[in-house]
Amino acid sequence: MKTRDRIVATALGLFNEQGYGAVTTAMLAAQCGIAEGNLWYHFKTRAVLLDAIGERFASSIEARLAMRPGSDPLGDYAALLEAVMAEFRAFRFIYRDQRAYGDDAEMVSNNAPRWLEMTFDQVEAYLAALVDIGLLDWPRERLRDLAINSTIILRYGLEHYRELGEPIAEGAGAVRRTLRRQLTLFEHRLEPAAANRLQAAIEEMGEESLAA
Amino acid sequence: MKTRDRIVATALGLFNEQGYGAVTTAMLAAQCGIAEGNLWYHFKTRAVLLDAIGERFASSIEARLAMRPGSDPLGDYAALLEAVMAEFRAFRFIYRDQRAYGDDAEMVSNNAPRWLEMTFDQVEAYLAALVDIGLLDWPRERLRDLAINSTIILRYGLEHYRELGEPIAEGAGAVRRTLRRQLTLFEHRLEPAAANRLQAAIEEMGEESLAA
DNA sequence: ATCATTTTAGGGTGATTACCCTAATTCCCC
DNA sequence: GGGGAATTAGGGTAATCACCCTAAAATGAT
Repeated sequence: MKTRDRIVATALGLFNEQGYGAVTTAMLAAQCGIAEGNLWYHFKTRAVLLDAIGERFASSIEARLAMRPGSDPLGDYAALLEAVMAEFRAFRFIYRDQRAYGDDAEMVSNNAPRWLEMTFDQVEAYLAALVDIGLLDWPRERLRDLAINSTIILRYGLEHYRELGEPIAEGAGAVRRTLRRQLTLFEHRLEPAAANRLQAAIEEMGEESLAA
Repeated sequence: MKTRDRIVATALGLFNEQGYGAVTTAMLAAQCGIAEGNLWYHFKTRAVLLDAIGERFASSIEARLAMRPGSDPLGDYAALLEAVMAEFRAFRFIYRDQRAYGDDAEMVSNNAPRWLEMTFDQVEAYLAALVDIGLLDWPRERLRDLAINSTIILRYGLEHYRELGEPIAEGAGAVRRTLRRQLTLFEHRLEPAAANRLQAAIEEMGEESLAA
């Protein structure tokens, strides 16, 4: 892996774990195992590094937003959940620490509201597909609210569990708990076998893809 | 108002608006209209100031947790919503900026998980009261999940609207939007007149109590 | 081997910030 | 008026941090 990419990945990890404002450039260089001067060779300022992270984030979101429900709405919904949670987790400091980095990631702040709305659209489309094949019993005019509430639960699940004093480090299962929590919104209106299958899908999601 | 209390209230406001880490003692003194030395006269360190805020927070929570549903479950639920949101809003930096203040408010971190669990209990009890008098059609074994999901929506509503790019300043209506969002979880299972009454209650909540 | 790029080591700067210190002044209460 | 508490003004310290600078060394590609 090229040093520049390693810096970006390491910064992302540290910003997520420690909070953007708490990570010093000295700390970042040490974690990368490089001299601090080398960090400055690759990135002129912190803001430039943040831009690089923002670009990865944007790519991740755009790819995820391009997902569409296909011939297996249930499996597809599980796949969407997996992608959404992986992204929310991988880039959590971007949402959480917006005050700390202020205007330094303009591309992100300019697009975040739009991306969020599109996420509601996407989740709604997937839920609608479940309704259409009769696996979910939910009034069509209430799907938007369900999509929004689902997204909120997914978006804030990790923080919720942190506030509950539960471990959210990698491997601790916080992402799985979040996915299950989200399911409680409507599992009682899912066809029973479908509910079981979604639950099984959550259990089977790869540790690696979720950093659960 | 005594200067000490004024400092605490002003700090709370600034920490909420700007983020804990972004507020300098110079800024705080200026906003209070006092010399910085006077700030240090009243509080030896930032941590001591944070403790004072934490004590107010604890008092607010304990008082709110003491609320119980009475003879008007619907009106009581509205009152609970009002109290919960007022508190979540008034002390939002305490939840949000936990990483920034770290161990400096131990009393809060030691109790926050417990308070949150008790909040779930409380919301559940209020919802159960609605079920008991037939205003809410919800299976008893699913009330806990509804209480938790409701609390999550209330807890993160302001942040959600900020991420959506919607105004959350005082008077912008973000708290009302959060209350309404929460209602979408179960309003379709409320007796219609009850749903209308809850909605009306949200519209009538005092601007002052909600800093909506 | 040569050349360009990357990395190191080590010293540095300027800005920022929490908090200190001191003496004088003002305020408040009896 | 007296005494104690609160407030001011102004100067200061030490620590921290993003980023700079420079020359030498190391690496990678041809």
